[in-house]
Amino acid sequence: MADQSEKPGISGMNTWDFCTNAAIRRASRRVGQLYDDAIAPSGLRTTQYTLLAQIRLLGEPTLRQLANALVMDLSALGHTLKPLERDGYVTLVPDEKDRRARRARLTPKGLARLAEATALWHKAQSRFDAEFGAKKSAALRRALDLISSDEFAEKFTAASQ
Amino acid sequence: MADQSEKPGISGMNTWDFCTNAAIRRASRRVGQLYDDAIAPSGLRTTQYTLLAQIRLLGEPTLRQLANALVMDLSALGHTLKPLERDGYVTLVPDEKDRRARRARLTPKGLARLAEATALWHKAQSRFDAEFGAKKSAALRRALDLISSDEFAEKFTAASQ
DNA sequence: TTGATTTAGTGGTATATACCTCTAATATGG
DNA sequence: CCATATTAGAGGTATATACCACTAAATCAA
Repeated sequence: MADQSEKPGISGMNTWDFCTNAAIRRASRRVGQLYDDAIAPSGLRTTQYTLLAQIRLLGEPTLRQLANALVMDLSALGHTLKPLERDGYVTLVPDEKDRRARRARLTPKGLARLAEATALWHKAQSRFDAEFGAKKSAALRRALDLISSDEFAEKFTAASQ
Repeated sequence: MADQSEKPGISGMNTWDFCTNAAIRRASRRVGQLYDDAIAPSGLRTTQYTLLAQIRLLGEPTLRQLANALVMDLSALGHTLKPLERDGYVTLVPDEKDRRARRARLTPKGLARLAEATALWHKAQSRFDAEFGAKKSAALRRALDLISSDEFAEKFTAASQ
């Protein structure tokens, strides 16, 4: 017996559900797992995939630029890049003008991996849009982008005085 | 000089902006930092605060129930609980019926911390709602909860066959 | 009852991510 | 030009989180 019908989940109001931060983190874990499963065959995780895609989008960004685009702490980015360097997907090249700065460059191997993973990513994104609704999905991304913006953070912080 | 007007952020389409997973993670980092700053005086991080609040909501849940409610891997939960046990906010007590299971119980110290942090959290949440819009904020949480649900994951996974 | 299967948790390992401190290099104000 | 302040990263440490392999306990099936 045993009333193991208790499959909590989000439904039955068993979830601390008033905190936007908590809601985003929960969703982040869930969606991370779904997308990770989808692109696993490429040998990349979604975090790494996102990182490579962002580097390609920016060209050959400095670590600072990359960290800003990803809303990530600079030193966290440095640590996250380590496995990708080790595996030969990314190399860090010194900037011509500013000898402090280093730029992230995709290797041919990295580009190949990225292309491979992109096909898998696309399927995952399509499935997400199909389940959640393509319009709602786009609107959700816009809302999240607003929240992620520097302007939002500035206003939020200013209000705390 | 130097065209350091390049303050990437989310605005200028410098961001890889087509992936819902990536958007959620970016927002998670940003909002995590904003809320963490807000509740830092309590000595807790938002992840820990959420964990304590979730335990209180469920009463004295098994680790499995807690992991389900948080959409978190069971072993990840175990690791995350370690600092909270060490600091005396949570104790793990054996279940009466099922000798495999352990239940998370808040200590008086843990409850006190939680109360302290809740006041700070509330301010952060109010600020968020004020900036983003209370209605939009509630709608966002509902959307994220849907995405986090087991039903959504099942449908997503089923579609991958 | 007993053997096979499922379930709860633990511990190991690896990545993700933050903060703090420190160094080197650039920018800035006299 | 120099002294000061700012900025780019690196490295250390701690938490967050996932997956895997393993043990012990409970469930299920014959």
